[in-house]
Amino acid sequence: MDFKSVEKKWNEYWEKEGINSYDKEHPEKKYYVLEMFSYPSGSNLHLGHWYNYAPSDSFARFKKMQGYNVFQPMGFDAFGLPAENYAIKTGIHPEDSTKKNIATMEKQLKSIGAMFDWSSLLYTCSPEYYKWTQWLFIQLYKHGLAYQKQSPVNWCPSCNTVIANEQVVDGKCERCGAEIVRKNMTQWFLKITDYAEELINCLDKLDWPEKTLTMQRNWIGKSEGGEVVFPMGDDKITVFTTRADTLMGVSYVVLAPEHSLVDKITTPECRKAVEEYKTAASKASDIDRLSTVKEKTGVFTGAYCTHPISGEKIPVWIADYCLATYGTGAVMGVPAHDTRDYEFAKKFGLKINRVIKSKDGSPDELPYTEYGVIVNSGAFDGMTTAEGKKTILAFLNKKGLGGVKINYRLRDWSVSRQRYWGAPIPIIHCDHCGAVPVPEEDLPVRLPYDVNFTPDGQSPLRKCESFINTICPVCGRPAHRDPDTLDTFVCSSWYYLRYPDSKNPDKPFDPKKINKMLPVDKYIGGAEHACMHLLYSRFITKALRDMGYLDFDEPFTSLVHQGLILGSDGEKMSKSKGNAVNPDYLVEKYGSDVLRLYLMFGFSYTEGGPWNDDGIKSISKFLDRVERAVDVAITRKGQKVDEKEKRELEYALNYCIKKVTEDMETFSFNTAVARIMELVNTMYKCDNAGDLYFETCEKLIRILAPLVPHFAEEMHERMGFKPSIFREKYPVCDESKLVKDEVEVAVQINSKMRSKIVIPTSLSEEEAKEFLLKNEKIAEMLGGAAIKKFIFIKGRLINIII
RNA sequence: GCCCAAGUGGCGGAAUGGCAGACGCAAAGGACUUAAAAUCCUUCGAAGGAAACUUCGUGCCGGUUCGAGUCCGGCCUUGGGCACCA
Repeated sequence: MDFKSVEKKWNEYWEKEGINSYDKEHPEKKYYVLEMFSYPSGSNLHLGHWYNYAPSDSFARFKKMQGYNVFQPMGFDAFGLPAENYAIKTGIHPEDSTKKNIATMEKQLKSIGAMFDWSSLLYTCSPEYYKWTQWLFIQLYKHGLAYQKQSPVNWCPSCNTVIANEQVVDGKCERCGAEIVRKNMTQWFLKITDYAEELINCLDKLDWPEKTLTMQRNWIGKSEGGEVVFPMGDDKITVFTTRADTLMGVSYVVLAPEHSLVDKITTPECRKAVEEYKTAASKASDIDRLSTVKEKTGVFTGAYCTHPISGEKIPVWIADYCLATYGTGAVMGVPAHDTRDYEFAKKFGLKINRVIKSKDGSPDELPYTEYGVIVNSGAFDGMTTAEGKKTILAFLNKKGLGGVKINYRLRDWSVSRQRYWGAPIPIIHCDHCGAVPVPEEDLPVRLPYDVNFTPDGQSPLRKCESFINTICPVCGRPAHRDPDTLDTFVCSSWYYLRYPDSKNPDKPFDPKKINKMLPVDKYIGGAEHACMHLLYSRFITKALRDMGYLDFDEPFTSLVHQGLILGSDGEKMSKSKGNAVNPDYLVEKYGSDVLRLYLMFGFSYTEGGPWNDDGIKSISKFLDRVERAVDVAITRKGQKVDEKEKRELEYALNYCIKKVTEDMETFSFNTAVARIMELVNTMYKCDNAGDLYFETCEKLIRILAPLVPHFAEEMHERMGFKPSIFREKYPVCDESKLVKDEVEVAVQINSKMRSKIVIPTSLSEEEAKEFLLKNEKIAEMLGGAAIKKFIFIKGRLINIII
C-alpha cells in the first residue's frame, strides 16, 4: 500500500468532512481529551511529543467510535526562558524564533493524523491569550489572592542578573562561573496556601495515578501540631512543632538565618560570626541545607529567650537547617528526641534533657524519636505523647503562649520573573496610590517588541521607557508599570479553560460553555508535572470557582502520565547529547500509522524506555498481513461457513473485542495490539470461515481504526463500505460467544505444579474434588495420602495439600 | 539528602496473590523459489535427561501465605520531582 497517498487522501477527506472537529450541537455527549500542550523550544517535535500525542489520539478516536462527541484541542505554551536565552546567544528575537518553531511544529503535528480541533488552537504568547492571563492575575489580586513580599532570588554578581535554578550548576552561574548568592527582591505571590486544605481533600475524588496523588499530598505536606511562643522581652519567637510533648526538653531555639529577628537580637560580640554565617547560608540551596548527612552548622546570636512554662533562659542560635519558608522560620531544639537537634547539640555542647521514655521498657537510647511516656516534665509526667501534646498546647493556649496549629509545607506561588519573554504583570505602581491593577479595558498590557533584554541588573522591561512610564489610572499622576513578567506556569494554569471558547474577544471564556465542556475527562502528560503544573491548575480552577466564574471543583477528572522515551543510549533525548530521534524521518520512511502503532506496541505507555527501531519493520509487516486478510475476506464474501471454524473465530473475535476495549480504556496499548495480533493469527488459520471471515475482518478493521486511522479508513473503503469508518460504531463484545464448556486448570500438590487437567467449566469445588480423585494420573501422584486441604480457584488452579 | 516510581529471557515487554515469560523482535531449522526477497510453518529462560520429566529461575537479603514477579521490612541500582526549565 502506498501509505503516502493514502495518508494524504484521508487527511484531506477528514478535513473536508469535519470528521475531526467537535460537534458543538451535542455537548451532552461531550468527552474532553487533552494532552499537555508543547513548549516550542527546540525547532521541532521530537519523538517524545509523538509518544504523548499519537497514542492519546488513538484513545480519543476510540472514544469517538464509542459514540462520544470528542473535543481534542491543541496549542502552544509559548512564553519562557529558553527562547529568551536563545535570543541572548544568537540575537534572534524570541517572538520570531517562537513563531517559526510553532509553524514547524504545527506542520509536524498535522503529520500525526490526529483529530485535533484546529479551530480552537491557541498560543500563550499571543496578546489575545495573554490579555486574559493578565485578567486572571487582576481577579486574583482583587480577591486578595495576589500580594507582594520580599523573597530571595538567585543572583549572579558577575552577570549582574537574576538567574534560574536550572542555570545554577554546583552553586555557580552556568554562563560565567561566578558564585551565586541569594538576594531578596520584592515579588508577586499567589496565595495557593489558602487552598491547601481543599487541595488535599479533593485528591480523594480524582481518578489519577496513585503515585501522583501521593506526591501531591506530600508536596502540600499537611502536618498537625502546635505553635509555641518563647517570649523575649518586647519580642517573641514563635516556633512550630509536631512534638509539643517534648517542650520541657527544649535546650535551645534556632532561627533561620533569614529570620527577621536575627539582626535585632544579635549581641555585638556575636555580630561578626552571625553576619559571616548569614552570607555563607545565602550561598547554599534549600536542598543542600536540608541534607541529613551534611554536618550541622550554626552560630549563637548571644541572645536568650524564655521558656514559656519553666521560665528558664534558652539560648537562641541560627542554623541553616531551619528554613525561613517553612512554618514560622524558627524551631525549638529538643536534642534528646530529634535526630538533627541531637547532632547539633552534641556538636555545640548544648544540654540534652530526656523527657520521653519508652512505654513498655523497650530500648530507648537517645536520640529517642518514638512516641512514649513523658518524664522530667513536672505536672506533665506520666502522660503519653498523645495526651501530652494536647495538654501542653491547651495549657499554653490559656497563657496566650501558643496553641494548636496546622501547618503546610506548601508555599505561596512566586510568579514574578525578571525576564522579557512572558506576560507583563498588569500592575501600575504609583507613589500615591500604591500598586494599582491596570483597568480591564486597557488590557492587554502589550509586551513591547523592541527591548534590550541583555542581562545587566534590571528587568528588561524596566529599560523600555515607552513601556515602563505611564500614568496612574486612579490619580492620573505619572507612575510606572511593574517591570516583571509572569511565571509561564500562570499561562499554563488556565489554558484548558480557554480552548472551548478560544476566540472569545470579550471574556476569557463563556461560563455557560465551559461549565458544559469541563472538567477535562482525560488529561495526558508527563509525570514531571505531578506537583507544580497540576497543582497550580487545580488552585486556579478553585479560585475561579470561588469568584463565580465556573461551577466545578477540579479541572482534570482523570489523568494519565505517558512514560519518557529516552535516546538509544538510555539517556534523556537532547540535542547536546546527539541522541535525539527525528520522527519526520520515520514518518517519511514508514508512514504515520506505522510509527504510531509501533510507539503503542513497543513500550509500556506509562513507562516509556530507550528508543530502538528494530521492531518498527515488523509493524509494517503486520499491517501488510492485515491487508492480505482483507483481500482474502473480499474473495470469501458470501461463502459458506464451517461450524468448527465458526466457533473458533467467534471466540477469538469476541475475546479480542473485550480485551482491546478494556486495554484502550486503561491506556494499555501494547497489550491491546498484542490481542489484535492474536486475532489476526487465528484468522490466518481459518480457511473455511467464508462469510464469517469477512464479518470478522470488518470488525477487525474497526478495532484497528483508532490505532491506524489512515490505514483502516482505506481498508474499510476497499471492503466496500462508505467512508468514514469514524462514523461507525466500535464493536461490542458478545459475551455468549465466550462461554466454554471445558477449561484447562493447573493441578498443584503441596503448592508445586504437577499437572494440568481439562475439567467442565461449571464444576463446583466439591464436584471438582470428586472429578480429580477419579483421575488415574492424579490418584497415582497422591499415592493414597490423606488430603489436608483442598484449594480451588475456579477456572484457574487446584492445589491439594497432603 | 527528601518525596515518588521502576528493576522479569539475547532484546521490547505480558502476568485480578494462583500454570512466569502473552504478543513481538532477534536467532535457528524447514517449505515455496533456478536464486534472492517476500510469504508460510516449527523451535526458542538456564541446567540435567534419549525421552517422559526433574531441578533452578522475576536486582539483593529476610518475612507473611497452601501459594509471592505481585504483599510487608531492610538494602542496591536506575529514572522523575524538589518550588525561577517547562
